[in-house]
Amino acid sequence: MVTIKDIAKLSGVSPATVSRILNGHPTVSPELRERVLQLARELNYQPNAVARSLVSSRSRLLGVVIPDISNPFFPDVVRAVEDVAAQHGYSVLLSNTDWNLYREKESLGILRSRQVDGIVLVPSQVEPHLDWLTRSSIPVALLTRTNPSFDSVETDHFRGGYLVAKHLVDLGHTHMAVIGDTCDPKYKGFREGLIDAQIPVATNLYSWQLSKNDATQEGAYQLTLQKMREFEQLKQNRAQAGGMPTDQQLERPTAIFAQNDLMAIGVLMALEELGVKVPEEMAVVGFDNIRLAAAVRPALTTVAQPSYELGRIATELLIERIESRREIPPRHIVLEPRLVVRGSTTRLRQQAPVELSSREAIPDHGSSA
Amino acid sequence: MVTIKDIAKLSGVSPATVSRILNGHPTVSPELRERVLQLARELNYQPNAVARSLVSSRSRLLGVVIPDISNPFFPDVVRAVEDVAAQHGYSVLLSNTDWNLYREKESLGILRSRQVDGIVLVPSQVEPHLDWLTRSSIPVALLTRTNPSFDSVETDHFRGGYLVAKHLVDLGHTHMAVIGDTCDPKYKGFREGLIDAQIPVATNLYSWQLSKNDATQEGAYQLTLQKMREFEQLKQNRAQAGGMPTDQQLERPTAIFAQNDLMAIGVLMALEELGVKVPEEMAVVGFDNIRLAAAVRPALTTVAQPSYELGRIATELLIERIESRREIPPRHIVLEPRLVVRGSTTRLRQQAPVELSSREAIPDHGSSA
DNA sequence: ATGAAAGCGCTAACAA
DNA sequence: TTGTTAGCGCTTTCAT
Repeated sequence: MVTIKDIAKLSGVSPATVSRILNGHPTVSPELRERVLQLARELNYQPNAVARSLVSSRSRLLGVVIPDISNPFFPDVVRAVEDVAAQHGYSVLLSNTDWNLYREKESLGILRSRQVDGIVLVPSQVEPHLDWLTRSSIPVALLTRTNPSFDSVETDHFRGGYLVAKHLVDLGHTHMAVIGDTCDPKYKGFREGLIDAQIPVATNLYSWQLSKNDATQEGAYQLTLQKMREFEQLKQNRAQAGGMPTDQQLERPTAIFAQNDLMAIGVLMALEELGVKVPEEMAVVGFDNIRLAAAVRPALTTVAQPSYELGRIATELLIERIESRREIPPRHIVLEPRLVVRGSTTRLRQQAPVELSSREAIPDHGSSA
Repeated sequence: MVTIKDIAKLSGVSPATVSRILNGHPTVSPELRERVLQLARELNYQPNAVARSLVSSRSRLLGVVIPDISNPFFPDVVRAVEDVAAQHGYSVLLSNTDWNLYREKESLGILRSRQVDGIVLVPSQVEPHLDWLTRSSIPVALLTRTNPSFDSVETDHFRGGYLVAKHLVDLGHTHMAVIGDTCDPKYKGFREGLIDAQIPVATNLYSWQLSKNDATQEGAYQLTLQKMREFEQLKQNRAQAGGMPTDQQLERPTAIFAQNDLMAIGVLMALEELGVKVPEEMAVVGFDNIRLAAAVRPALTTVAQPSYELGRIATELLIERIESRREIPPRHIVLEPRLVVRGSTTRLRQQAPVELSSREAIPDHGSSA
């Protein structure tokens, strides 16, 4: 390996001078500069970033910690991080956690030992390692989640959920199911939307819970199969009982809201298998607006998150913080979600929707993407 | 930052001893070991990987250079690289080149200056920076492309193309178009397959070339629109000329083979817009078998590449080379492609296929996915 | 304008 | 078994 010493020796100057020249220090004679630069080029010299990091205690390395790059939501995020990082002369260390808090902690530890200058973190759980992060004093930008102590960038999931609720209510739906984690703000927003529309959530909103590990396309597929069969069973039981009074609680939902597109696609597949027509018999809504959402048939109504934007902004905040000498108070950026109406939702036919006239506008012109 | 010195001072031993303890060196008294380890834990000490790299001249860093993580083929590859790397105690530096030779060179330079121990490279062009790579003496594993000087892992694209040709011929197709780069082995395999089936490629195989920059979903979409309109125009001209003799050369193809799934989806979209029915009027075949391929309607017949496997094997070869003290001659792994028959191809109806009987087997039981 | 020297945090000879 | 010393490649005072 060619080092600064080699160049120094061969050009008859001191290593210090070579260093100054390579770093564009102004106080060197032009002739020397030329000679040394020429030599460096000839020797195909490349500075050793490791040595540089050691002395400067700045690595120009950024860590990106995400749940899983195979999940179609993240490639765009990571791409944005890398783009912005590269623009500013940083390289990117990538780490997957599989939504596992232990692995997240481990990754953060490795990044710290590698002296990264900053970390873009998509926390795998609601409560990440805040104390640890704070103590480590590495600048951090949180993505899709927020916390008073750090910069954060997210879309307004609460509002996203609210938009979905409004959309479905406008289409005449009154009984709906949610698949995923009920602590998620998008669920809370959804609930709020129903309440605002006078839907009795206690009876008309089903929570089809899924453990963290099963929050996948496959998990949603299985869960939908199971739940739909339960309703089928119920119907038969009632028929056998000879037309017992219809229990409101047990009405089959006419719409399913899954917490991400991948899970919504699992729902779609289950319904297809069961012969339940989408959107006529069941509306399905996802979240994220990944590419797949537009490609599946019926195309998925969903809430768009600007994934590249999220990554870009987070990285910009992070680098600004790294390179600023002043203390910057944490900033919290919230991006607006956007409802993308496609073929997986339509006006409910079976029962006449209440107040049809006042709601007509949405489904017809609300389509985008 | 807590250093080895701090621990040494506080525990009253020398830095060397602390280092030995932290590295599990056997020649230390158990009592000391316990005391020092305890202290290190209390101080939340974490070794400085940069300093370590400098002295050991091993960074335990792997570079991954790919065209674009947003392209759905690569996340699985990268995921595999990261998984294997992590298993062996390596971290991963990610870099996107956008199929740009200049950026590829730049990325490789940065990785070298960062002293990565090895590089997994998906070359953006047919001819990558072989000389540069050889001179730099960094272990490299090539992905999806091969070269005598380096380890390489790829699926047999030639054979993949051949399989597609065979499949289409078996379905009775005689006029086909290829979208992409004619230098690609999968195109050559396709051609070979047609020749073996006695199809006169000079007249019956159209090459719809696309420049590197346009080799995208959008590019394929535009190209298909254009080409199909040309055929339409031709037909009208012939009609005007009063049923002139049918020129073999100008027969509209009944099948299109795109060089990857994204482009095939572009073709699908164009055909949908033009009202050309797939698969009845036009068969479409892609390559890669990304998730989207199964989700679009009609679902895409394609050639599956085991992307995770590719990444896994490449990384294993790479790490083996890094950690071996002996010289290892370059290894070249070729994985078998697998034809996945879905809804976008079907038996041609219009004209009776030649030798129907002998070909019947494939389309009926060849379905997989 | 240039050189000498010290040191970033760690490891590894060599001594003791 | 432990400590002393040197040095990885580079930058940065402090002299000159």
